[in-house]
Amino acid sequence: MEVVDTTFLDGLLGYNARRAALAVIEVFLARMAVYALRPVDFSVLSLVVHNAGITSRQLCTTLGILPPNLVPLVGALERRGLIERKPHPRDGRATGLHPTEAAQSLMRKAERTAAELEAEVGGRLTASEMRTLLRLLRKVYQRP
Amino acid sequence: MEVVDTTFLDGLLGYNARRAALAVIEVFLARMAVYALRPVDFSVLSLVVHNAGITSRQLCTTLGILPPNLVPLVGALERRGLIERKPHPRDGRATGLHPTEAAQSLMRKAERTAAELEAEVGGRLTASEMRTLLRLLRKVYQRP
DNA sequence: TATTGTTATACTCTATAACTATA
DNA sequence: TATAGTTATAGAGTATAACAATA
Repeated sequence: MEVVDTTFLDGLLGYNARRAALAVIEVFLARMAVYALRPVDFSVLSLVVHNAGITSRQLCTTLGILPPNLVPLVGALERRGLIERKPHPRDGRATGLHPTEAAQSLMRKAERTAAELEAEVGGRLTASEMRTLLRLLRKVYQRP
Repeated sequence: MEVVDTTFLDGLLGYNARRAALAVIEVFLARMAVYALRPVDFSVLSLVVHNAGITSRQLCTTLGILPPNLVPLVGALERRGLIERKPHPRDGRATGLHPTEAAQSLMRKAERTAAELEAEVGGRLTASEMRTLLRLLRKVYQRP
């Protein structure tokens, strides 16, 4: 096939960040299939495990998910026996989300797999380059 | 609101790349609204302008779009008088996509705006950091 | 009056199967 | 037989409006 000139797009941060994200997510989907966890499930469950009692509102704010879209997501994780809802100790409107033992066991394995696949995808980057990349990406999306 | 521990997610390339891409795309959508160009329209039109006669197949391969999803996209740009279809000189199955004068005029402005908003979004990065970031992102998604 | 969680719903994006015309 | 382009359609992801319960 003839060569396509992508010079202009190659200089755009949005274009490259999206392509890189999709490349990583593609590998993520394949490697996490054994746990039946999509990226969004993994993110939610990781936050619940590391922040027992976190509320739906906190999950939405942290992950950029709209509240109506989180409802079926948490519902599915609850039906899988990975999340338990308990009344919030200080706010009667809110519900605290807690990881079950099964969730903690699952996420120990899933987080190890995530670390492995990251190393695999970033295999052509040195450890120093990876640290730099993560730092610069955060600088882009973390509004001061 | 109480602080949420995001330590684990913060170390993941996929998570950070996606957040950064979404942050840039958000600004892109706002600034490109005057041209009525979404990111995908911009990408397609940019490639057509810089590769007159490019085929749908080449666009799909380059941008990671599935052929059935490109059809209405190119159709809309054609109806807006930005793309013209001409028979491919050497392959009767294919169609060459060509930019109209209107498209070239529009993209001169749109590409200038894109460069501006990139500088705006990456405002907290030095020019050197931006070059490094783009290089490392390409290294992630360009399979050798 | 504002916020948490929820329902219903619409819209966009992405994916799959199958067809035609040409190579 | 394989490829370029297309149609129809299904599924996933994302968005807004409106409501009940509580602050």
